[in-house]
Amino acid sequence: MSEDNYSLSGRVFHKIREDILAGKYKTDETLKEKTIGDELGVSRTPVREALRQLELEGLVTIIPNKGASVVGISKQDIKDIYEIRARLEGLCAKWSADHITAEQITELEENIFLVDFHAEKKNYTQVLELDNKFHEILYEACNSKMLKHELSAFHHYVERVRKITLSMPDRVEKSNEEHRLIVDALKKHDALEAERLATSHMLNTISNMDKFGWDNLLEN
Amino acid sequence: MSEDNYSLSGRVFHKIREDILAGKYKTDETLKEKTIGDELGVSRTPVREALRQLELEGLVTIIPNKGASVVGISKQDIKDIYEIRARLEGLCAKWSADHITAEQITELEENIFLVDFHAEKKNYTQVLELDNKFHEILYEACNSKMLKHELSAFHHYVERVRKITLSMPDRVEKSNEEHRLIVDALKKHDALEAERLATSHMLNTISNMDKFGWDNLLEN
DNA sequence: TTTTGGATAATTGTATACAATAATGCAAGT
DNA sequence: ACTTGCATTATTGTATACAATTATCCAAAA
Repeated sequence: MSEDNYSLSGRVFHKIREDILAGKYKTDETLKEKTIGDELGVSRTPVREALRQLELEGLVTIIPNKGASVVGISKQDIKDIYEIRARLEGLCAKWSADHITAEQITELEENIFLVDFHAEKKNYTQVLELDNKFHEILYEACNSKMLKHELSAFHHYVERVRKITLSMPDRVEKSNEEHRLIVDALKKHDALEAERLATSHMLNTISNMDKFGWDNLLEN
Repeated sequence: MSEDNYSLSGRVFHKIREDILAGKYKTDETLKEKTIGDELGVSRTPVREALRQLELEGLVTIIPNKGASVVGISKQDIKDIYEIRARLEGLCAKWSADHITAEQITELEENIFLVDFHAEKKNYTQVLELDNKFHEILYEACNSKMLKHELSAFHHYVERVRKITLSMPDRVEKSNEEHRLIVDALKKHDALEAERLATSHMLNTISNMDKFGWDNLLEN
């Protein structure tokens, strides 16, 4: 499912996922097909399809003949995801160093410039979007369909976490500085350095969360 | 979707995935809902659900109003997957070193013993099943829902590759020896050594494929 | 021969009907 | 008051109907 898929069933899928990640449904809350369908003005069919896709993403558990319920995401789960991403973003940067094009480097540099611009204005919605874009350029640059697929999924999964971290004191500036160092390494095609920096970039996000608190994110 | 989910829609999902991975459908071949449904003796509904799940797994592409087609897996894709797995299996072994229970270690040791037994008899079906089991015990032992989820998905994805590598000359024996070393490290709770060994275990699989040829696996 | 238009068929998208299963509530018995 | 059993309701599972979209084919024109 590409992100710019605006079919009805695609919209339902994204909407329910968004609602889950936004905390609209509590952990273990059952998701009734008819209820959600009525809410979104569609029949059960697209809702069912969406719920089954969400199960595959791990956001929902389905027990046959009983229905779907929301899988909770704990603080430990998020830490684990960032540890996983640390390794995979590292791999991505390593491969990107060998495959990145001049155009992509230009895009990354423009991205860094724009983040500076919007961070100053505390326009965090824009910053989040640019952060998305930065990483997606890298996912493309690594030249691996499989790695891109995995990282994109994770990236989406933790969007809510990223929204919060990026609004924490100084984090946008630090993050953008880390981005700049990664791009410098990529320009020099220094694969190992790029990998090291990208890995740190992820681990720093967790350090930042540890420092400034998880309180506004989770109940558990 | 747990593996022991025997609901009809679950069965359809697993069946289509199996057929794709077994090469029943060629790359870019379109998968028609009605055709598959008739073949499996079900209506389009469960087939549609399955196809949408398979899209999320990356095995299928769906273009709205046009339908689903099989995504090809190239040699490079497989190499990439093993590079990704190398890092994640390494992480898994690292975490397992701290969390593994005595029972799990016993299970792993029994597994190694049984692989020796069945390898001698060239009973490769059994060996593949035991290899599945070995890794799944580790996925459980690492104590991370997220990592387990990811690794299980990949593991399934390359089942066909593993089936082939395990039937190559001496590979079962070498693989089992690598398993033994990993378990030894886990028994000593030596996280770094376990990580190093698990990573190598994956990379060795690729070396093995490079040495003995990809010819009987792929067309591209 | 090649191309184009449009009718026809095939296929997907969604809603709904019905069947199977699970949850709920309530009355009867202890 | 507290179970237990059964009828009722709610919910999911699957099939089917119909609408919307796309693919195919063939005749007519260039």
